Amino acid sequence: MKRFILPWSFFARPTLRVARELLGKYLVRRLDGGVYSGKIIEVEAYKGQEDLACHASRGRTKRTEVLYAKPGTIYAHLVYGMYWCFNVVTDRAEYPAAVLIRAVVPVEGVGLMEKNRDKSVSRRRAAASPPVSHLTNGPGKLCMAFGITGALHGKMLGRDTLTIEDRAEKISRGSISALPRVGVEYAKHCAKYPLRFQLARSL
DNA sequence: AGATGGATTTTC
DNA sequence: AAAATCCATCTC
Repeated sequence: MKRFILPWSFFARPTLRVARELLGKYLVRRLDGGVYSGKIIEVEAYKGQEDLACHASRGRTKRTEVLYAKPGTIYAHLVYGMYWCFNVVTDRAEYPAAVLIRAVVPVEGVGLMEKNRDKSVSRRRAAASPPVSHLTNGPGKLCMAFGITGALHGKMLGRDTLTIEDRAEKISRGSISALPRVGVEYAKHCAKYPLRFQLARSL
């Protein structure tokens, strides 16, 4: 199969375009000698200080500094005190924008993902492992499964840690749905923008 | 439906 | 210093 790692320049383009084109690409994680991969099926775009749902809407702070970094930089943040969310910085340096990876379909390393999920905070008292279809179908879940934490925050995507690959799968325009983003009701009018993109019939 | 749990940000 | 908020997930 033909595959190549997305170059830095892929992310150095308008955020909405990057978001849409990330659908159908493969998130590839290398950790402790293991390889994990998954097909990206849902993303959200966060764009600029005027986007009230973007962390940078409150200005440039210690936490949001990374959003102003070079495209292709990893922005990892904690939500609800428990879960990591993985974003890739887009557009150009000094302009705060990123794409949040919300869901992938597990491909390689499923056994490792299950192990990582069982170790995670919220599963300490769990009775059973979730089915494969629920392993990485949320932003916090995929970070648990892929072992993505704040340790990657601020680093560039890289071959030996975390990359996104193009495996030459054709995604037709008609298979992409645009929906409002999740959990951003506080963002007033911005909450209605259809900045969440997902591959139809893949959830 | 209710509990979780910590960093960031805002308010006093 | 304290309170409010938050791009979610889990069990029941």
